[in-house]
Amino acid sequence: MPMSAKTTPDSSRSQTLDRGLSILEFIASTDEAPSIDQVSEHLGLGCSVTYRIIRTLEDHRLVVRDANGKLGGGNQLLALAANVRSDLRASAMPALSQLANTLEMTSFLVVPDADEVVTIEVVEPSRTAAHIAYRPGPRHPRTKGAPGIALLAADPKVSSARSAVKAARKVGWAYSESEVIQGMASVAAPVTTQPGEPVAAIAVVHLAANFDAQTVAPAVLHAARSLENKLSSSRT
Amino acid sequence: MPMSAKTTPDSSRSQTLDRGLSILEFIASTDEAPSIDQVSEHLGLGCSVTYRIIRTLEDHRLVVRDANGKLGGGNQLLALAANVRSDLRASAMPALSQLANTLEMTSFLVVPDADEVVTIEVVEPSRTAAHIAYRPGPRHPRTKGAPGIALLAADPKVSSARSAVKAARKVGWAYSESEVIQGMASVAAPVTTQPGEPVAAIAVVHLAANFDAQTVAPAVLHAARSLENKLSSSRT
DNA sequence: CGATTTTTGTTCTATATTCGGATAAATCGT
DNA sequence: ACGATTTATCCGAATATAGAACAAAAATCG
Repeated sequence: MPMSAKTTPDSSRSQTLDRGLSILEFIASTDEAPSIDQVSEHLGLGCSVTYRIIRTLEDHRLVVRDANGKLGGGNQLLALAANVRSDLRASAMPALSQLANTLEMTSFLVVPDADEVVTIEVVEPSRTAAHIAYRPGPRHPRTKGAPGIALLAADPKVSSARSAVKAARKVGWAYSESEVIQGMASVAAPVTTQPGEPVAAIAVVHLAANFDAQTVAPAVLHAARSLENKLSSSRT
Repeated sequence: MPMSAKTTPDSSRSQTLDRGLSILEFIASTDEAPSIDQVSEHLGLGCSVTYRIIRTLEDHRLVVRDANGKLGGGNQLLALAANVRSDLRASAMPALSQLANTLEMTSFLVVPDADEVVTIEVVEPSRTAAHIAYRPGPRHPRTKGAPGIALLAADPKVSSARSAVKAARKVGWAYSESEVIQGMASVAAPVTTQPGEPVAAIAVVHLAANFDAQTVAPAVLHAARSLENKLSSSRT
């Protein structure tokens, strides 16, 4: 019988848990609240399995069902996320706040994760009418966006031929435009406590139209230095 | 030693997923990064099970292991939490920011969840030297803390005899002191779009010592009204 | 420095848990 | 009211899992 490549029977991983987490990720990442049927279809699972998994997720308050039976992420997800990198995030808050309010731009903290970069903290300026809705969570390839470039440039193990990386090595900060979000420009600076091992990058984003990288770079660099100092002084 | 009920043989729930989520919650909520052995001991599971589950959690980047093999919450947890109640949280941001900076106190948004209340958004004042580190996620019984009281008071289905609830019904806001955190006082106001069905509460916290509830209450009420207006106008 | 204990990780098989299709109930649209 | 669509449950077969025994690595100690 034609056996299509279904699930990988890897006994070192848990099939049920893997499916459960995939369902959770699907539900949490979908803007339109999906129905149970849509979930089982999307993951290619029998509806029996899907029901059992979703009931379990509901028990843990990781998934909730609205009045129409549609599924969405549950409040418990916030509790799970609360302590993630909380030390680093808390340390970065003052620098990010000051940066955001000085430049009147959204500022954020990015860390390397596997071969990607992840935004783990965002601060929007207090008194700006319009700003981009942005939250911690998003991932990008390291080669996309100023924060990724900044992290690449600060890592001597990487020998990127990309001109943006070389440029960032020279000046200490990175610039990108329309790489992650169309029409947006970004400047980022790496945060390194031990030479050659960047732990994070601090960045700002703004509409590319009225954005002068040369002007904002010093402030971003200052914020990065400020965080570095705090991190080294809190070392035991 | 397992003294209480062991596993619940409920075929409508998934045992493996339940255990996996319990492990995830344990790891994410523990400040001291636990070892795999500590996890299996805490949950009373065989180490084989624990290993398989943790490997699967690692695959999904929900758990990471540091240099010493100790476990912590992974960055993907932030992605899962990013969209939780994002509409409501985004709508509340301006009111919370203004409130925080006007009163120079940490302000936060709380929603009912089952028989508890959960904090889903926090804004700290921009330029205050010291503030309480506070993040979305924590739960409390509805009867504890000003936000819970405010939500109880706004719900006509509840007929609480508690004096604090009666008082809150009269004035439209609730006060509590040292109920959730010793030495801290809080004022909260309910946010209701349809009469009798509070969707959230807006609150501020501050050291109980120099905190005058009568003074801050108007600002909190104003923020709650502001959010109500925004919510009703964005109704389709 | 080598022996011993502790911690970390893997292999194996009986069996309980899970899977998936068939079935029933509920809801909706016309 | 009736059929169509969606939501939810049941049950036997089979498979993924649990748990203990086993192996490796690392830390501890004499």
